[in-house]
This record gives sequence, C-alpha cells and structure tokens, in this order.
Amino acid sequence: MSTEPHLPQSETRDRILDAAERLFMEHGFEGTSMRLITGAANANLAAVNYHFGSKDALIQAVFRRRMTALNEARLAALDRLEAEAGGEAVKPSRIVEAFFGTALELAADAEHGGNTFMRLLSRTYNEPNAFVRQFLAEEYAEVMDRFLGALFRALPGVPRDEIMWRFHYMMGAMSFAIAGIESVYATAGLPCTEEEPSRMRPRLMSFLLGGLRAPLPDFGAAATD
Amino acid sequence: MSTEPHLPQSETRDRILDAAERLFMEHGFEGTSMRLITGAANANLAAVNYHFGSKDALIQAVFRRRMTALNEARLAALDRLEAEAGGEAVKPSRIVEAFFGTALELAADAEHGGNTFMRLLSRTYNEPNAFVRQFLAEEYAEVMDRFLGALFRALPGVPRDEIMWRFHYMMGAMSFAIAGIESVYATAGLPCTEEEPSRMRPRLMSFLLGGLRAPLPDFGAAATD
DNA sequence: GTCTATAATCCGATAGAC
DNA sequence: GTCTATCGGATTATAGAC
Repeated sequence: MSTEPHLPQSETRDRILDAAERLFMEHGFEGTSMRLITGAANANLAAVNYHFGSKDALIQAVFRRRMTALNEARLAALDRLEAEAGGEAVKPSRIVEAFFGTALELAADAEHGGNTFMRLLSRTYNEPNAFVRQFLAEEYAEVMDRFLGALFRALPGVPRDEIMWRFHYMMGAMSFAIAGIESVYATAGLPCTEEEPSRMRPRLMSFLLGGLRAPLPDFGAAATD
Repeated sequence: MSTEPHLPQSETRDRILDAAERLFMEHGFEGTSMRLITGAANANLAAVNYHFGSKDALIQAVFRRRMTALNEARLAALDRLEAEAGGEAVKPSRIVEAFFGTALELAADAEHGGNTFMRLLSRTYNEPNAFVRQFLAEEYAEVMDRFLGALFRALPGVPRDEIMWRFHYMMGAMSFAIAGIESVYATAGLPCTEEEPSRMRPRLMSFLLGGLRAPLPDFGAAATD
C-alpha cells in the first residue's frame, strides 16, 4: 500500500460501491436488496439514497466508475495501433488484442475489484433489463463503432454481418473466460486446480483468433450472393 | 362427446411452466414474481404452490421439463458417432456438432418454446445462484463426462485443461449466439436485420471449430519444461 | 383443482432528529 | 453525513371455502 496524496471524499460512498459491485455480480440487481448492500458496506440503509438518490442510480454509478476508464483504454490502444499502421489497415490480431486484452487486464486485477466488475459486466451484457441495456449501449457506442470499423477495414473480403457475429461470439467466449471454468470442472466431477491468471490471456487469444480466422461458413445451395 | 369451442387451453400446470420459462428468461428468477407468472398464465396465484409447492420447485420444474430430453439427444448423437467410428476416436468436428448442434436445434424451435428455454439456460449458466447451479451440475454431469472424454481421445496431443477451457469458450460463444446479436447492432448504431435462423448453425460451427483447432497458446519464457 | 383472503416478511424510499 | 423509525407497497406462502 502506497501513501495516497488525498483521501477519497467519502469513504462510505466507496464502500457502498464496492459492496454493490460484488453483490450485484453474485445475486443480480433484483436479487440484491439495499439492506444487503449497506449491511455488507457497514453503512446505514439511508446512506444509499443520500449518496446516490435511488437504487437505479446506484447501479449506474457502479458501472460508470469503471466503464469509462476501460473504454478509454481500449480507444487509446486502437489509436496507437492505427498511428503505427500509418494509413494501412491494422492487423486483425492486434485489434482483437486491443479490445479483449484490455478487458482481461482489468479482469486480472482482483485486488481492486477489477475482476468483480468484469464478471458483473459479463453477466449484465445479456440481461434484458431495459434501462441497464440503454445505459450500456450508450457507453459502448463509440468503442463498438471504432473497433468494428477497424475490423471491417482489416478484413475487406469478409461480409460485415459475418464480422459482427464473430465479434459477438468472441464477446461470449471472453464472458465465460472471465466467469471462470469452475462449472466445467464441477459438472465433469473433476477437482478444479487454481488457474494461473497470466495464462488466461494467451489461452483466450489463441481461441479468439482461431475463431475469427476460421473459413467462412457454407450456407448451402441457397446462398448465391 | 363435446366439441371444444372453449379455451384450447392446455393444463394450468403447463401454462404456468410456459409463462415462467419466458418470464424467467426475460427478467431473471428474482425479477419474476409469482403474481407476474400466474397473471401471464391466466391462473390463480395459489396455483403455483398447489402444482409445484414453491417458487424454487417451479424453477427446477421449468428446467427439468426440457433438460432431460436435450441431454438424452446429445448422448444419443454421441453414441451414434462412436458406433460409426468403431473403436477409433471420433473426429473433433463431429463431437462439437453433436453437442452444440443439438442445442441449436432446440434453440431453432421458437414455436414450442425451445428458443425461450435455450436463452434461459444460457442466461442461467453463469448465474452464481446456489441451488440452480447445483441442480444444473447434476443434470450436466453425464453429458459433460462423455463429451469431454470423447474430446480427450480425439485430441491426444492437446493438454486436457486446454481442451476444457476451449470447451468452456465454445459454451460462451453458443450462449451469445442464442441470446442474439441485437446488442451489437444496437451499440454500433446500425439497424438489426432479422437473421435467417438456418444460418446460425453453420455460422457458429465455423467459429467454434476454428477456435478449437487454433494453435496452442504460448505461455511465454517461463515455461521451459 | 380453483379461488379468496390473509399472514408474515421484505422491499425501496423518505422524514426528521442529531 | 449518519442515524432511527416508519410508510406504502410488494413479495412468498398458506389457510380454508367451494
């Protein structure tokens, strides 16, 4: 622990965010009551409404705290790659590294809640919750536009909808990678040895690039375009 | 004999299962109240406890109704492949087809709720809900044991933990494939054209096999054994 | 089997003292 | 900022009439 130049404005506020992040990840939004959150954060029940206004506003605060930095890091990484390429298309493997590698770096940080947040984000991605989906779509808009555009330029011979599907599949693989493999070991009846975190990134990247570069599907006789 | 000009209704129990399946998929377990379920099923609130005993028992009934058939179909497909192979190892692509293709066939059945169920199953897979995880682990035990074993024999040069991770990644990709790609189009600001369902299977299979057959990851300088 | 009514508990939010 | 107390509404589950 290093000495910090200034203490946070409200440590109660941060404790609530930490507790909410973990409990939302474990039990979902509807399954996590404000009493559970404030209890875990050693705070008073009324503190949530004082600091955030409502439970929905707390949910947004939990995401905003880390999403901005994550997506800015992704955009910075892509900026760097495009500057190095100097007008040429960036290699697909570098684009995938910039998007998913940045996320894995955050997920590798278990001490400061990065892993918890990435698991929450993965879980939330497919939750058809109205206002959370809207919020995430806005947060992701620029990043998705830039990275899909880079992949379109990097793979000019591949149909764009095919690229979007494969990007979607890659998100699913990353989501499960972050969630952990305990379920596979558990259902297979095998003991789950603790995975070396540094192995996750090359492991996942090999799979993602293999899938992205796979031969295009054959839709059968009907497809002629 | 009476003709049936009245409600073409199935049993109340089945209507409850159908409504619960859909609402659990849309709002999660905790986000779905029994009032919402019985309201959508045109049933009385007390009917859930009469037919199932409790909300948790209803959740298990929703899964049991379809999981047994799905996993039996998977095992039957693998039995067929192993019989054809006659002692030789089954090709990895056939094993992947048997496991994930069977799931996609159920997901392609939108009229009888198969698609709804597969979306629910995908959503539930990573939900760290205690009793649901335990239940699913038991349901999956035999299938996972058989299919992982088949992959181990089909890929004798690949470390077993690597195969398990790639199987886990494939589950994630399938999960997102079934959940739909609307989110990608939405965050990219593009209109989402309705996808031809028959294209999903070859699309996903190309990606899965590309990932499964990808070069093994290089864990870096530390590995020297 | 279906229904009404209600018990017992939990929820998010807020008023107001300090 | 933190706390107690509480409101109004929602939840699961059950008792009992028909």
